[in-house]
Amino acid sequence: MTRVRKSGGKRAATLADVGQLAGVSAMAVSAVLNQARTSSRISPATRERIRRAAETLNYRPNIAARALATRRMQTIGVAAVVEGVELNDYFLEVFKGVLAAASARGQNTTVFALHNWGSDAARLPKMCDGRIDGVILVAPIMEAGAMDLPSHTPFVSIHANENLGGVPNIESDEEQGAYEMVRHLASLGHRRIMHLAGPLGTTGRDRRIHGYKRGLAGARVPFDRELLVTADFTTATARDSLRHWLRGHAGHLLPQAIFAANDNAAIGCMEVLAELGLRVPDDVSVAGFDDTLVARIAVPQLSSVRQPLRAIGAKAVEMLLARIEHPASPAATKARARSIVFPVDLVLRASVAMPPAVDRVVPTRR
Amino acid sequence: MTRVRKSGGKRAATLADVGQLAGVSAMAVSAVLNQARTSSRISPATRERIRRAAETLNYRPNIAARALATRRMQTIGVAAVVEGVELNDYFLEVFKGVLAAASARGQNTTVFALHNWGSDAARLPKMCDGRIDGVILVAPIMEAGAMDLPSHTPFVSIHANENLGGVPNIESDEEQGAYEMVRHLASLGHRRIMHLAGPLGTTGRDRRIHGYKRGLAGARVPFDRELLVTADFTTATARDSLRHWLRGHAGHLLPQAIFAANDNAAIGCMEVLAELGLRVPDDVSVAGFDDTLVARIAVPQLSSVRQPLRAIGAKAVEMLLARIEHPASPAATKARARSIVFPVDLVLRASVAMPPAVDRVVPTRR
DNA sequence: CTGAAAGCGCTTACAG
DNA sequence: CTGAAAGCGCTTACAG
Repeated sequence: MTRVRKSGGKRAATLADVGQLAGVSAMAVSAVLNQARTSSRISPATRERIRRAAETLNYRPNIAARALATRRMQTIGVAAVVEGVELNDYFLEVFKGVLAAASARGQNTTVFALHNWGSDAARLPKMCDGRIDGVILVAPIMEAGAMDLPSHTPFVSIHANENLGGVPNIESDEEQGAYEMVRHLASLGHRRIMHLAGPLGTTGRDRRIHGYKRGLAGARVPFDRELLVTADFTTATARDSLRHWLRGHAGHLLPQAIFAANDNAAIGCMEVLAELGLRVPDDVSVAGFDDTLVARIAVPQLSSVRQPLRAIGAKAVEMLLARIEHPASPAATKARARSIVFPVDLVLRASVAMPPAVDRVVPTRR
Repeated sequence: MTRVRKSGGKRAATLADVGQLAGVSAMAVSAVLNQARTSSRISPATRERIRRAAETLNYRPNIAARALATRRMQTIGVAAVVEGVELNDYFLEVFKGVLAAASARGQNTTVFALHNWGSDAARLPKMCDGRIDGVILVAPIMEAGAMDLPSHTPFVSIHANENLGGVPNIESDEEQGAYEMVRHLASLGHRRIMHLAGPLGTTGRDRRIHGYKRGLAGARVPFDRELLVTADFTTATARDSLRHWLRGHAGHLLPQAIFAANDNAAIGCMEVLAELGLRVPDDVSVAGFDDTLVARIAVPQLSSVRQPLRAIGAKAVEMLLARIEHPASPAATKARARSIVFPVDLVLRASVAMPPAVDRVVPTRR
């Protein structure tokens, strides 16, 4: 029943239009254009005629219609907090990995921008309404029980703050990264190594602290409580925290090195040191974490711990597609929800050097 | 004809399911849940019953089905080149503006990542297949005739390199920005102001050069050909171009200030100056363009020309939605395709100061 | 092996 | 004013 399109419509051509022009059914067009198994029964000549008709009419399949029939949108969602000015490069790197992998698999990517995980996570179920086939959670900070993710939508998380039941997580070996950076600093002769730690209640903080302590122990440097300072992952807070610490330690020995929770925090440290006329790395070495763009832009360039963010993003797509294409029972799903841990690398740049020959003292300033 | 769902399916509830539970037709459910005008005829009690049934079944409308019926996906596409490491912050800022505005209007945003405009622009028509209602082109570099954008899909461009027939463009007053920065430098006493210009064949380059020249003229500083150097919008090329220039001008007078095509290029300049032991701004002032994140991270912080990138992204969404919601004839569309120009601001930071009292000479180095 | 028919889940125009 | 029916454009199971 090849219906004729309503008049006046500048609307896109449909399968039926193509079929009409080629003198075959819409089904035959679908089979040929999708290279379905069934297309083999159609003669080469007819196939060519169909192709030409599609070309002539500039036919594009209507994805919404296809999605309704196949229950697949060929689209994955990425949920992330993109507002915080400072998370830019972390997110963008992961996102590029996602985009590249999704595109290679013919999948579209739509972004769900959250303001913060606490309140906006409740919006996630709304997004699982058939416009995406699965969702990647980027650095979610939420409790496993805080919300129930719709069971008909597959999820994968990256750097999740805690284990979300049934959601496989992809992360990197932050503990080892912190360990190696501290060992490196110690190998250069540093003994007073400050760690400007991430915010309380995050695994990112805990693991880096773990690695920091293990690194100190490995180098036979006693752990000094005074040198473990809590900040967070932003430049502003790092600046404040370090300023506050220095004010409270005027006249005391200055740390020889500062290992910050991430690159943004390290930048904050460099700014504070510059204010005091202290030079990096001559007076104090500074190291960061993540090896984001800012590490290369900083002057001097920042030593950091590289996480393979693009590869992590790409891996998330692979795992998500596997779950979309081979849905399993809830039990099996849970069993498969293993985490994947990527290795990290030390990236050494100019911000780290040997400690000064003469011990420095925290300058006194109003 | 309220059909009973196939057994075993853990699939999402449909309108029919909700209707069945509430004892009404699917249509009634649709009317109530969408707050259609027709819902007014349904009694408050029934409405409440429907709402409760939807809640119980955790009903979510299937967007693909709705899209098929309404011909609207409630989704806009953003096409951009995100691969170039250096364009990060420009894109991300625009993108944030798009996300926020789209979200506020209940629209989803999907990203089409292109490798480069030259070859990948051909993929654009494929994307206009019913999964998006319109497309925002971010910084497209292509010729108006190079490809015909599908006429049934509305487009809006941001910082388009040339006028794309029928596509309204949103940009900022780059010429004025360059002018003001040069006037500012001149007001501090700078006379030898180098401009490290963007790549040939881009309007971004031409406009900044225009503003640069107008600024010089306004300050009665004669234009010196030697001080107009072609680079591009990346740190690496800026570095190479400036190095090359300095090598060719050993022993000559050093520029007192360098106004770079953008922030990334300015960073490259600062790196080269640092290599030679020259200090910013004591020996040479440096200014950028865009006021991206790197401007605030640079040491010293970079003076720059701020473009309201978020506002530009948001405006693009507004204009696109207007076109989606009120489609016009091709002729009217073309007439409406006016460009919008946002004003820019000078952002003054530590990288610019008065020129040194004594003229500097380009150091000689192997 | 083939093609007409049913169905995906929604909305809207239209007959009662 | 109301509700049953048609239709959006595609795919797939199924009767010939």
